[in-house]
Amino acid sequence: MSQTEPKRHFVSDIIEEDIRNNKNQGRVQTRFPPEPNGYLHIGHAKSICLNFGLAAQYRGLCNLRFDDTNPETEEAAYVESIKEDVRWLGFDWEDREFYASDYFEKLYEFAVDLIKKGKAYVCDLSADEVSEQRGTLTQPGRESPFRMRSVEENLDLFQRMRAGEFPDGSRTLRARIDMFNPNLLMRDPVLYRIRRAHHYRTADEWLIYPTYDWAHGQSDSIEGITHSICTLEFEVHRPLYDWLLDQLGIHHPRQIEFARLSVSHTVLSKRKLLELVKEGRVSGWDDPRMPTISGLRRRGYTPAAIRTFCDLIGVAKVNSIVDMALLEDCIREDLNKRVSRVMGVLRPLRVVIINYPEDKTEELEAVNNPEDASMGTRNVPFSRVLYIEREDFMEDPPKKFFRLAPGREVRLRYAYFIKCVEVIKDPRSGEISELRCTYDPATRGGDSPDRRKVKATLHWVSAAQAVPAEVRLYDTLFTKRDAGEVEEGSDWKANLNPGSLEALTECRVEPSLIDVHPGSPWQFERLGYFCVDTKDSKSGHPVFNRTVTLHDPWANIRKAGRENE
RNA sequence: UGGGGUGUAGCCAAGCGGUAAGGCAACGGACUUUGGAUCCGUCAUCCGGAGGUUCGAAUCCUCCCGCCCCAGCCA
Repeated sequence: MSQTEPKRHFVSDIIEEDIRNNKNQGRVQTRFPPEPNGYLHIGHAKSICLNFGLAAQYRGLCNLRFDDTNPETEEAAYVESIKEDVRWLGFDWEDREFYASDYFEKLYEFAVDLIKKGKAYVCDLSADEVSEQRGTLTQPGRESPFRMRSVEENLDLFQRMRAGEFPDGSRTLRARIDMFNPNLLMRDPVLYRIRRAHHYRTADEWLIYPTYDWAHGQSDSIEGITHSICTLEFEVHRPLYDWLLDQLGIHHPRQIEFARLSVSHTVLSKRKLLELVKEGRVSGWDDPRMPTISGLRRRGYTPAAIRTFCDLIGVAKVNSIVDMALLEDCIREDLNKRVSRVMGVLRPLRVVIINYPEDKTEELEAVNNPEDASMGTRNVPFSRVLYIEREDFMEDPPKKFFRLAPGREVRLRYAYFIKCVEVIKDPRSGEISELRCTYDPATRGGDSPDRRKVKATLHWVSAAQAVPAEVRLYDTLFTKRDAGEVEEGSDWKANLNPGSLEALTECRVEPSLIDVHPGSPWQFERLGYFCVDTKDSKSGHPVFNRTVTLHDPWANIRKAGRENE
């Protein structure tokens, strides 16, 4: 859990004001109301942290309620994934697991009450007709010819809608509000539709289903929610929810709207994420590139890092795009303190230490975590033939390249100083195939007794003992900061990053990693944080997902083209 | 265009009439057996714009401009 004080923002201000005025006897109850039609993503995490966080902060309660009023898109499997993700994030709804579908009977009774009060009517218009008669932004709507039906007729028709006497889509129950209202949502909105669809929970019990606008506010009311926190797009619905609650004369939660989260270089829309999954653009909802909770988990993100992120981004009413860099900073900070360092070479370059005995192998002591001495040390084998990172050698280095080059001396982490004396190339391709180096036996462990300095320390593995591994490197899913910003006429997927996944299969990691636990986090020195893949990793052949890189000034220098300054 | 919101640094975001918090990013520097971590420093004379009220305005008033949401029997 984040150690910082709960952040203050306009929502907490409102709640505190209500407590001060003894509204709801000072009680605070919120809810997280997902629709089980997809997996949760980082945007939902913001809402979860907000709702559960506020409840905890004001000694209240937070319910988990599934808003399952649309049988056509919802599935039990999604319910399970949502529960798993909320739990994993560290929140507990105890016995308050609710479903709007459990309220269908009650909602039906409310509708009957509304009809009896003359505030709702059965309308025989088709969907197209309703749409056409609603008017436009600037023109008022027209009243339905069925608007003035008697209470008795409405009651009879509504009961028969439920009984299945009418075909799908032939009739609706509508609120009788005001077809001239400048707010389109107040122009006699549909409350019930006839839909012969199988619901994952109520099965075929119902033929009519409440719309979200009808179900949501009343569900909150039934649960005694005091503060109904939702995203900005529902602000224009608030007058409708208020109207409905007032007509019914039931408990009236206070709705507060905040800006939904957007993160740079990705999309946070269940519809779009579903499309990526269905089209095979990613391997699934839990693809490590996905901004879903399950994707982030598989990528190596921790609940604590996600919670910290949600705390840092704040809560406001302006739509904004938070930089992915903030999320990355949160996971780095969390992992830095508690993850073991190891060495792994992603793109191996063979190095032969020509003055090191052919048959010798020694064990060198390496620190597991310089941030935490209690994590101890381990031994890594060293021998005549090693692998270093291809990127750590340049034949003709620019001014700011500190690593290995011909004639130059560097340190191998926890091992020896080595100096490059010869570059061997493949005669055919011209590619560097091997480096010949000498080592200084006096620098064992990496110290130089004569205090001479080297400008770089490289990670390495001993060729004979190294474990082959696969490492998956990820880049952002989209190339543009605002992933949704596409040219007129082109698909929203136009900005998909074709290079978002790079699988390296020739990697070599130190022998201590031969049998790592799926899901376990590691820092590969100088490279980043990696997480053992939970699906594809096997004992003897580990698969690592790069969670995030380490801060890399050299990469910045290259990106800015300043390597010779 | 009618209605509802909202504009503070490259990105988030405090601020609620008394003279612009904090984080991320970036850039310097110290330290360093990770170009990591850590530390120290720089980064808005100015708050979408123009007027006005006031001793005093990002905060109040007026007008203007930009952006977001609403015309599903989706949520």
